[in-house]
Parts: sequence; C-alpha cells; structure tokens
Amino acid sequence: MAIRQDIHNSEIPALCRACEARHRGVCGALTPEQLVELSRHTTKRKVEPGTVLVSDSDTIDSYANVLAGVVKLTKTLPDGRQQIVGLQFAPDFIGRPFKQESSITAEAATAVRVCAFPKTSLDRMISQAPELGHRLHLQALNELDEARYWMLTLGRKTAAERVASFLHLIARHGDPEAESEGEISFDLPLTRADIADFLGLTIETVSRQLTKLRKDGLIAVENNRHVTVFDVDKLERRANI
Amino acid sequence: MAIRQDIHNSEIPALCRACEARHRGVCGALTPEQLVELSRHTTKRKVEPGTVLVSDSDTIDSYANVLAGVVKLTKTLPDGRQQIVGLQFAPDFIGRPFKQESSITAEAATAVRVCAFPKTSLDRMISQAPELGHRLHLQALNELDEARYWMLTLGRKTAAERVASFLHLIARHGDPEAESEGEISFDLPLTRADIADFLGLTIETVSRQLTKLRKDGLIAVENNRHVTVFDVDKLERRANI
DNA sequence: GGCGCCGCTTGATCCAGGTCAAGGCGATGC
DNA sequence: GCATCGCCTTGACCTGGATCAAGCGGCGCC
Repeated sequence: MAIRQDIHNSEIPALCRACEARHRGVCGALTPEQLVELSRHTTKRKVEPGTVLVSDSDTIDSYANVLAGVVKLTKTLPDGRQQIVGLQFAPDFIGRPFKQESSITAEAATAVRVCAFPKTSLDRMISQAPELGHRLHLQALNELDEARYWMLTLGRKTAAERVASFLHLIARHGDPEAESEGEISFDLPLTRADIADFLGLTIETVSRQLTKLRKDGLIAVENNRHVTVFDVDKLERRANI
Repeated sequence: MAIRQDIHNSEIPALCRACEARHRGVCGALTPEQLVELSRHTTKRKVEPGTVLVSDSDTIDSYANVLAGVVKLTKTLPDGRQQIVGLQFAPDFIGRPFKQESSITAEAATAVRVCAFPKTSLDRMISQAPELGHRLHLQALNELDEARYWMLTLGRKTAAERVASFLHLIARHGDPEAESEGEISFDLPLTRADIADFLGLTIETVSRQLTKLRKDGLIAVENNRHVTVFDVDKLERRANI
C-alpha cells in the first residue's frame, strides 16, 4: 500500500491521465509496479524554447514524453536549409526505439515540460509489457500517416493552401482557448521562421499569406501570436483538406 | 514431418528467405506451424502495372507482401494533384495494422507479384507471435524515417537535387544489374510522370533534369528506362544527401 | 505501309514564390 | 528618453520551375 501511495503522490499519475486522454504516450500501458520502477529513473525537465533535446548526431540514450509545450523535429541540409518533419504535442512520445542514432534533431519550439527516462529501462519494459510496445507501434503508425499527409502538402499544395493547412493543424492540436460554432482561438506555438521551415516556404511568403487570410476576413491575429479563426469550414476549404 | 514437407514444397519459404534478406517482411517471424496456418489463407497474385491494390476509400481487409516489382503509395487532392508518398520494394509489407481505412492508395508501378492474406488471420498471429508485431513495428519506423527524409527533399531541395536523390534511391533499392567501382546500372521502375509525382515536380522538369545529368556526363539513359550512373559519389553530391 | 497513341523531350513564355531591402513595433537595457 | 535587438510586415524585383505547345520515336493495329 505504501507503494501505491507513492505512485499517487508522484506526478506520474497526472502524466498517465494525460496520456490516456489521447490514447498515446507511454505510461498508460504500464502496471502500477512498472510505473514505480520507471519513476525511479524518471526526470522531469522544464526547458526554454530553442533547447535541443536530441541532436542529429547524438546517440540516443533516453526517451521522453512531452507533458506540455511543442517540440519540433527537424532535418537540416549541409548548407543550412532546414525542414521541420514533425511536431510533437503533449502527450507524444519522443525517441526512436530499436536504433542508436536518430538522424533527426528535436528542439523545443515553445517552453516545454518533458518527462525523460533512460532508453535501457524503457526498452526492458517493452519486452515485459507487450501493451507498451503496441502503444509505441501505434504512435509510429500515426506519425507515419501524418508525415505522408505533409508529403502531399509539401509536394503539391500552393503556399496559400499550406498556410491554411498549418493553421488547421494547430487549431486541432493546440489546446483551443475558445471554441464556438466554427470559431476557434489559439496561440501559435511557432514563429514565422518555424512555420516557414515546416511548410517549405520563406518567412515572407508565410507572412503574406497570413495577411491575405486576415484581409479576406477568415482570421484575426493579435500580437503576431494569438489567432482567431472565424470559420473553420472556410479554412478547411482553403487548405484543401 | 508431412507438415514440414508441405512448407518446403509451397512457395512460402522462398518468400521468407526474401524477407530475411533485408530483415523486413512478415514471414521470418513466424513458426513453421504458423506459416502453414497462414499459407492456408494466402493468395499469390501477379498484377499488371497500374493495378490498384488498395484504394483510398476502401476499408482494408487484407495485407500483402511485395515479392517482386515496385508498388507506389499515393495520395491525391480533390482536384487531382497527386503525390507519391512511398515506394514499396520486395520484401516490403503493405497494409495499415490497427486501422480500418488507409487514406492511401497502393498501386502497382511495375509488374508486381504480391502475396496477400486476410487481415484477420495476420492480426490473430500478431497477438500470438510478439516477434511478428516487432517486425511490423520496425517496418513502420523505417518507413517513418524515409517519409521524413522525403519531407526534407520536398520542402527544401531544388529540382536538380530531387532528381539526383531519386536516382540514388533507385540505385540503392532496385536490384542493381551491374556494379563496379562507383558505376551502377538499373532499370527505372517508374515513368516520368510517376517520378514527377514522387518528387513534387512536373514531367517536363524531371525530363530536363535528366537531360542535364546526361549532358554533364553523370549518367547514360537507354530506351528511357535503363540508367547507368557513372559515379555514384558525384551523384550523391548533386543530391545533397 | 500508314496511322494513332503513348511516353518522352525540347523550346517559349509565364508566374508563384524566392530574394533583397526597407521599415514597423514591442521588449529590453542603459 | 533613446538605442538596440528580435520578430514581423511590406514592397520591388528576380528566377526556378510550371505551363503551353510542338515534335519525335517506338509500338500496336488496321
């Protein structure tokens, strides 16, 4: 009983509830005993925007769950051209199971809270708890679906469609602050430069497209960050979802 | 013993050997008994280029292994713009575990041999053979890595770099016919239109870039299909790998 | 043989989005 | 208050790749 108490006193259960909320994340698949075991090796960190969590060249020795904030996954060409290849929202899992190096950089796009644990202890648990492996498999498949969706966007959509698609993505993922009959407000977790790197565009083009959406009365923007979409259906039509 | 004989007389072991060769595919993870079980529901098909194996809107009720040829995975916008989001070579696995519909179309790019089996029987085996689930998990992670690599290509590379990257991909995956000290020959499994849909370009641009590579003495092309790369290193440099 | 079709190449022109440059504006520091 | 900095917007211009159009060569068919 002491052990159970221990779990509930720790912050793990909160994490797990968050994971359950979207049927992703790691912890929901573990038994209380495994949670306690894992919590021994767990470190929660709060990091500033711009902090590199996993670097391109690193060997990976830890996994992490995103508890709050947004993490961008990037790839960079030798000459510096950069592409964001994924965005991780809470309670997504960060890491590349079954492989030593990642070929991808993970960087905090906003202030981020992560719950990190060593690769070895999670890998051990995967072999013990098949449900856990299944969860990770599911997340990989979801990320694959998303990556392929963005391949279509990057390969075939116009700048206007890309920006609308991006706003649609954030409207779905970022915790909406206000929502009522087709209207929705949220804070952009990314700078214009990040948005450009995500959409394969330049800062200027992103800015112009946002201006256009504003002038067309589809959105309002305050302080360059806070966006209100007046009609999500119209936005979807622009995005060619 | 009759059973074992049965396995070796069927074509399954060949398939399995092919799978093993690249540590992908499904069958290597099964016990002989499971193989026999699976082989009961297995149908081998030889299909023409252009045959749709899985359609966008379909509910998925079967999986398949690619035995020979190349299958293209495509996504299409309502107005017809198309993007190839993945190429499956033997012995890749086709299908989307844990989900009813695919959001992706799978179409034979060349003449293709596939080994198909009903989703239900494989799903049953996944729960019995953890190693099998693990294989599928690995393939999903590999495909994710590839998809993200192509996101970088689609978002940030020039037409010249994209075409070089594509040739490099085929040189690695398509069975090389001749290879010696940096020189390599192969048949393109895709038409110019397919290449364009893969690279987010137009037919004309692909054609012009191939002409440029030819004039620069990096490649030779016969009958629009057969390509010889004279210096793989040089090609890689053009591709900005 | 001749004809049409298909896949590909090549040339001429156009334009969406990139590049370059000049501010605007809020935050931070002196 | 003023200077600096980071982030964003806007305008002017340029260009890589799209679009439009013509033609070529192999192949199947009448």
